[in-house]
Amino acid sequence: MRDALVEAAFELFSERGFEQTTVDDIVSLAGVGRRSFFRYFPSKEAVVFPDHDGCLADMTALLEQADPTGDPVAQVCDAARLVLRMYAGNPAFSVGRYQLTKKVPNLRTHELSVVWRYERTLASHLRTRYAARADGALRADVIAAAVVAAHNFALRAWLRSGGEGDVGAAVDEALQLVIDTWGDGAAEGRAESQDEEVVVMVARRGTPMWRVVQGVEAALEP
Amino acid sequence: MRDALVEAAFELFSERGFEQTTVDDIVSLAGVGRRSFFRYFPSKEAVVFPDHDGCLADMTALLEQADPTGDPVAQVCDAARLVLRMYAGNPAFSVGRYQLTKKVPNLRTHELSVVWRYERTLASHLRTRYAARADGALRADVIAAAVVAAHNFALRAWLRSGGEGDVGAAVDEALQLVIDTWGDGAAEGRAESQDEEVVVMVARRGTPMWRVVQGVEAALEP
DNA sequence: TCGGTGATGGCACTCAGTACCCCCGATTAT
DNA sequence: ATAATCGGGGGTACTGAGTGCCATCACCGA
Repeated sequence: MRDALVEAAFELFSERGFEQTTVDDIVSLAGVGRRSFFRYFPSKEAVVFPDHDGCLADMTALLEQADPTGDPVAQVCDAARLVLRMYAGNPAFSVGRYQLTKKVPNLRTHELSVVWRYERTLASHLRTRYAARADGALRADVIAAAVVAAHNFALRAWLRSGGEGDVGAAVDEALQLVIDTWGDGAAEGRAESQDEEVVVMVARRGTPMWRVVQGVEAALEP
Repeated sequence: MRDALVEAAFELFSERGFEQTTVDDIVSLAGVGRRSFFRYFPSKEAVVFPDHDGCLADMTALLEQADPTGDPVAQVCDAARLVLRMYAGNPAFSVGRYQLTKKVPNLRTHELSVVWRYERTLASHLRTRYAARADGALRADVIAAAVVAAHNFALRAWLRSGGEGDVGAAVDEALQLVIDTWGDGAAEGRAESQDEEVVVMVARRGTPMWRVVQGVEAALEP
């Protein structure tokens, strides 16, 4: 029934546009009563994002059972990849929805509120994990925003391309920037353990990159 | 006339709530015709954010005349402080609006779209400034999101407190985290001696790993 | 067969937002 | 001075989203 409504809605939306389609049009095409539409979707916009409620629940569950000793940034990145998998699972549907949200302001706004819920979920997880830090809440909000931005950057590029190429790899690459910057692996905020302010790394030209990184890492985070 | 509508709206909103107030109530209290309300505000929600259009224009102007050689991260932080000044200029109004948006989902969503426009403006500026970088667009989006998140973190704390304390200092402190992480000043790491057999990489303790790697790469593989 | 329950359809209503037309006052051309 | 024009505001009627209420129907246990 939900599926029938979604299918009918997208058929009409792609044919004559979102605003030119009334709820009555949708329900008459789906063969159900108008009242039932609003039983399944709180608004006309919500029918465009039918699977995000479940995905948000999945994300919450994933973060709740996350390892309390692992890198929290990596964990929220994994949570973000959950959303990506949902998009990548239905490329045609995702691309069609992107075309729609791109030009209908109302849908763009609604998408923002959907994304906002994801972001708050990520931030909430980070806040508990960073509770010990003085600036924990701020870091949590900033990192959550960065993760969402990186995820959406790669996702949107893929959607713009019509669903071609490897989204997973693109998102991994984008998220890597955030992990490198904020994750446990990044050298930051550990100056108090040593009294030296400067680290000098000496390498012969031609040294393999991994060996250089190894040396720098060892020096920066003892 | 705009002001009269805004004043009447807030009087009714704070008295009986947003959803319990109709546009007819507002216009009859303001003593103007219903049609005129929609001449000044595109929707009932928009009357709650009457000054953001002008602020967005100010932000755009500020970024357009920004020094093309300055630190772009510092520039977008300055742009964000523009928004802060608007909030801090009317503490009572801002706090009242915060109380409203906190509990009315419709207003929260509308606020998201307002914030989104700011974020896209910042990102747009960063994109042009980072055009030379391979990951420029990604960095622009991530940094813009981080700036907005940091700004909103401090702003919301101040609004929650009822407008007590120094917002300016709180926002500066929050934005400093972003500047330290992404700004030019964070690029204290530099690699030298291109002609020698040996590369010396100097990094301040706390420098993000990716930035160190970037410097080393530039020196090792010219 | 009967009573209860949950899902659905139908009807009527409120209210946001819009299209269209009117009014009125000010400015300007004749 | 009078008429024409024009722009800001008012009024009316309409569409369509979203809601409350009740009738209906299928299903199910007793």
